Amino acid sequence: MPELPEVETVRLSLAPHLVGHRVVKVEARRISLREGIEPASWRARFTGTRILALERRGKYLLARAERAVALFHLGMSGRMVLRRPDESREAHTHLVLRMDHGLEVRFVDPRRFGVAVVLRAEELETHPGLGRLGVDPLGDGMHEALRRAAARSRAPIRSVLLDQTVLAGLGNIYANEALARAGISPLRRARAISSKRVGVLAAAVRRVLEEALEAGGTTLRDGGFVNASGDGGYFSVRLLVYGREGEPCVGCGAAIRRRVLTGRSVFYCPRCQR
DNA sequence: AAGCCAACCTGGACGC
DNA sequence: TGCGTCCAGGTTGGCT
Repeated sequence: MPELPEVETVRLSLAPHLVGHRVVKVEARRISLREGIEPASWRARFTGTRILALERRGKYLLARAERAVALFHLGMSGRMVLRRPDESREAHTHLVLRMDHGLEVRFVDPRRFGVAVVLRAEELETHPGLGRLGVDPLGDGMHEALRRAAARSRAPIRSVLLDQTVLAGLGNIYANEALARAGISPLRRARAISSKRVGVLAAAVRRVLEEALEAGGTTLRDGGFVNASGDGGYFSVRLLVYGREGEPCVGCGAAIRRRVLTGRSVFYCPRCQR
């Protein structure tokens, strides 16, 4: 579900209800996510604490509190929603934080690929995954990071875009969309692409992420992604290739093609993308 | 040693 | 209605 624009959308919609507020009650179910929820440590470290900041690193969300830090990853199907306590809890609600303003922040994740752990601040940098993230594609240095990684890699360029140790936050939708906007085939070997075209790709990555963020993210027909208020984003209407197999390319009319590359779909226009 | 692949889960869409 | 198949926004660990 969630790539950088979706996670950032969640962060922005959640922040006003978290930052500066106190957690008055923690309800946590012991359940194995990618990293299991430990109810006892959640209660001990988070009950009564005040949230100081809500940050994003790649696709991770990080809630800094007075004595601990909560680390979240939404995996494929994770949501964080804000609800009144009397509103019914949807299936697969694994964690509920009751805030001092009376609303609940609920972490819901049917497929359980997500992460919801409490750490001490000094444990953050050694956290596997979080500690190895590459540069933020919306920040400085992303052109250079992508150029370096592409020049080194014999893999298809799509694999480089998905490598979180290079750019932190791209996923399959926006990797495909950036390649479409740059006119580059997802199958092309990274180091066979000229430095100039990699620069075009870097610009396309940034543009597509910014536009998606402005649209509040991408919600596919299954309605999987929602922000903290439960609303979907509307970037799906601007997708050029993702999920459009067989439909005409917006640029040239040729049928969009789908192939499976390292286990995941790539969508591209065989005429516009080389 | 980089890069492929299966595995981790549940649910929705689709065909019969 | 139901049942089987395929597919999914991510990451990891094991293999070659």
